[in-house]
Amino acid sequence: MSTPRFYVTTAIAYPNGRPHMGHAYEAIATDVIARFKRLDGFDVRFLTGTDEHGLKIDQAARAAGKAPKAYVDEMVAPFQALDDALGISYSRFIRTTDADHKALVQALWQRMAANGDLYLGRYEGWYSVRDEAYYDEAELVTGEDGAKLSPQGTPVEWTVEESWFFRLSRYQQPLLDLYDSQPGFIQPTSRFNEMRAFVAGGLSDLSVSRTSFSWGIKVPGDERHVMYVWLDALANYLTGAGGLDGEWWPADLHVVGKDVVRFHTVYWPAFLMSAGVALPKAVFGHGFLLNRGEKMSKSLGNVVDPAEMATRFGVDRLRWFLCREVAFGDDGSYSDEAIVERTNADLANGIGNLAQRSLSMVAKNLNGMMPQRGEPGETEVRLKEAFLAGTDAYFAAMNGLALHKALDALMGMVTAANGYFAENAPWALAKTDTARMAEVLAATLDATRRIVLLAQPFIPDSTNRLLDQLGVAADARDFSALNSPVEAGLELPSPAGVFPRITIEA
RNA sequence: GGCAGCGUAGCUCAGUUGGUGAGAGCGCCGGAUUCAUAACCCGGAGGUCGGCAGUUCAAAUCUGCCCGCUGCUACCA
Repeated sequence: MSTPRFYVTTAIAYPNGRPHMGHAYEAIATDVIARFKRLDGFDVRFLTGTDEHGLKIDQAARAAGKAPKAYVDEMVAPFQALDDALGISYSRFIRTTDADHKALVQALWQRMAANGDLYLGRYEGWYSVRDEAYYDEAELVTGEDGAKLSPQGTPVEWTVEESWFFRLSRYQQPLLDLYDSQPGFIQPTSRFNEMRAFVAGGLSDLSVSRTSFSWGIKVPGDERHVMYVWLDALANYLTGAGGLDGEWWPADLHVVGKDVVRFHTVYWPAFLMSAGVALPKAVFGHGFLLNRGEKMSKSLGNVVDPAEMATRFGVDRLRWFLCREVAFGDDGSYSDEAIVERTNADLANGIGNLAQRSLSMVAKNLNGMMPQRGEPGETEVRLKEAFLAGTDAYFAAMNGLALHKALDALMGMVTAANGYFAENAPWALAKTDTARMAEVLAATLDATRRIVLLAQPFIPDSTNRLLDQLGVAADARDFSALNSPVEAGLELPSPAGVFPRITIEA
């Protein structure tokens, strides 16, 4: 039997500025999914990276007095560094300036052209020379003298530019059929409904090339044009899969921000249908993170650097908070206080304390030797039942991408384990019945082991250290080992707290 | 403007097809305890379930209207 595969991606980031919390959030959430799948026995490919072409980069590079490629080389570094700092277990960090990607996009274009879906036309719109950008009528503002101005207040003029078009209109019905036959294609449901309504409302053909700038991938056979950045960008998922007929395609899941759901669930499948390439199985649109309930913006001065946050709180605390406190798919809010409160409650008081209180008793009373479990009594049976239910809930939530619910289930198991411990009071048994004490400690340690195993996707570094302390062998840490307790008699290292409580400096 | 969704304890939220006295976690208060990271365990604290009206023997859960918020979409030109 071959190992099942799972190919998951984040959207690729546009590096015209510093990475922000949104990038960190998407990378972390997707990493959690990737790690979960690996632990669950899948062969996982995890793609993330940067989207480096387009007008904005071109302009920014010019403003910086640099060649576009030199400019993006500089700008991309912090994105990859952030991923590395956050423990993102990507298989490849793809850049749309990579050679194999350029070749793939051109091949994709040719397939779409061969299918008769690309034609030369004219793109008309309000164009600002100063911004080098087209604006929709609705975006324009009216100046004092009644003249039309761009949102930046620059003059615009009605401009006609030659452009290649994609026959998106041809794919309205196929897309509706896709949605109806595969409701899970767009998640969560609210996004599904929005996109279905959008497509049902009619689709116009899409301009997919530009002649007004050159920083992009050339249109095959018509080098005056560069391709529309979204066609270029979306195709990264194919490049990362190994090509048009790549071994990893189709993707099992694209994790993207809610603002780009349309590109991924309308344009992307239409492009693929046109090229005769299989479609991804699902697109999940996550929400945005708000700083104390407010949108992050430079003018509000509330933009935070995720790398700085990770340094200040610890990577695992940040990962835990984002997955636990924010319902995956909804917008979420964060603040220093909320992070401290949440992680102290769950990690320090919860998982960390559970491990520490049981391990320290083993160290002090049993010479650090893993005790033997006894015949299960009533409290052991209750503990086991709670863990079976909790584990089921955890897996159901994870497989449904309800990351926050999975952690809720996990914390329920922590509560059950702490309850079991308090109920049996091994510290009292130490004076009256050391054999029973050893059994209680053994049961608690195994409960802790299960909790920590399941917590691995979320807090990989901390759980590794905890599993070391719990005597769990390196090859007994995936989910197939859930029911394999540590052998009695094993000598455990002396315990050390993994999640010290933290306080906010006033 | 149209479509969709939301508004439940201080905070974040659960609440199947209407029916045990409205829930969980965190925070807070009290108790107990001392193995542990002033942690854990137990108990409590009472929120007009956005507002008004209606349907019903019975509504947080159905209907209408209103207020507030969000998303998608359209338009005013």
